[in-house]
Amino acid sequence: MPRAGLTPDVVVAAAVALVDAEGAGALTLAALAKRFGVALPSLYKHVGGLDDLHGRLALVAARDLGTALRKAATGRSGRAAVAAVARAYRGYAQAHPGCYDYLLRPRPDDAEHAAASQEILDVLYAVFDGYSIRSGPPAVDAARLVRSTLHGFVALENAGGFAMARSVDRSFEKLVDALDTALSHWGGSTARERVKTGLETGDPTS
Amino acid sequence: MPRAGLTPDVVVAAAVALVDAEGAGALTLAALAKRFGVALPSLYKHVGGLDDLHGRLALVAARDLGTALRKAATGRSGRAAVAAVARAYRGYAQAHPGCYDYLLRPRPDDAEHAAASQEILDVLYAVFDGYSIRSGPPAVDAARLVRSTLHGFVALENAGGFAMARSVDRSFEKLVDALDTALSHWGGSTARERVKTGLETGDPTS
DNA sequence: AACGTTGGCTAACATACTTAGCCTTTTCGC
DNA sequence: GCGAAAAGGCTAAGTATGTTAGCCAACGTT
Repeated sequence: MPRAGLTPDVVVAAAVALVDAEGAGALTLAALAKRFGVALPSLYKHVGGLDDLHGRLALVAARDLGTALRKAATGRSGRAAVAAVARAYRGYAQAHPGCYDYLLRPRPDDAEHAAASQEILDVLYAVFDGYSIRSGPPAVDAARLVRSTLHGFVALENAGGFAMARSVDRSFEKLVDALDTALSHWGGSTARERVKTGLETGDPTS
Repeated sequence: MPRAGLTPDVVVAAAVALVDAEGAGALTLAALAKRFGVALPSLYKHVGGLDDLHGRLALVAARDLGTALRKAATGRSGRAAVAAVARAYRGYAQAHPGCYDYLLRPRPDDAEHAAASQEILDVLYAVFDGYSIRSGPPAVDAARLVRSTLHGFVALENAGGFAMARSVDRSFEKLVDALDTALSHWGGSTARERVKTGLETGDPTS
């Protein structure tokens, strides 16, 4: 019985390739074992099981996404930074749809995943600096907005949720515009004092 | 062997209760059968199998969410409408976290699910009317933004993605503000003429 | 009351994850 | 080199789940 040269990293890499090619639901230990030409239980010498593998994928996704965002934001600020980060985010989700699906399903109490998530947050905070949104609750709110918007878009896109006959790329560019607009108005009392009749959207004297 | 009084609707209702109580991953035919005190294969007299059941949950989620959004938008416009719809969206996702998870996983070519999704879109379009965003590409872009933002927020919230010590409710209110701001600026040349650093695409010929 | 439909059931099978335990290969200390 | 230990393959067996096939009782209709 010759050795197959498996390591945890090799197994995880194959899992990444599998989920990106066939979707997160296609990840089974049986399929992985077949790809390596080994018996299914042999995989347990390298990963702790299916849950462990899921957690490793979540970690890979968080790290790779963080790296991509960091690169995109390097040397840019303001709208250019937001646009670059947003496109990098979507680009990662498009290039690794299966992997991305595991991003939000880390192992419980996974410190490494938490660190990778923090890295993503740090990039966003750095970008907000260009909008004069410094740390504190406003920055947390802004980060939650940006993450929500980007995650929602790519989740809907990957799920086939954009069926209308309209360029998804253009819609995404509009979304980037909207994020820039929102962040530009972050500090100011944007829409708060315009609440009166419920009909009046007001005229935003930008 | 006395009859258990099962119907497709009863089975689906139990599935809804199960996933909302224990998460989408807890839905198994075995668990459902146990709840009814019947043997597992008996369920096949009422639903086509697990995939069929998933599709039915997706339909329930789309319909219930659409109804909730429609109610929320009734008699409101502008920011008040956006705020009400957003809170209703989040409220549904919080009240039915398991069911919500199936929203984006309809059966292939499910016309009923498509109709329910259209109902949701129609509510958004009606809201956009208050921002003078009429039908056409701008409305599609706006709908995609709002859906993305709301879906992303509740997905992150339900996944436990908001770990920072900051009120999630307040962040959500800020998100509503941001949506209102973005929609208020929708027609205007918001960030379009700021193309100069050479990093933007600067090609919004929508 | 008979009959057909409906809705239960058991049996059997397929797939997948996991654990236990064996055995060969490789590695490493001496 | 050599031998022990560790590592990495294997089979076997058990558990959980979904699915299909086919049987039989309960129910409704005539």
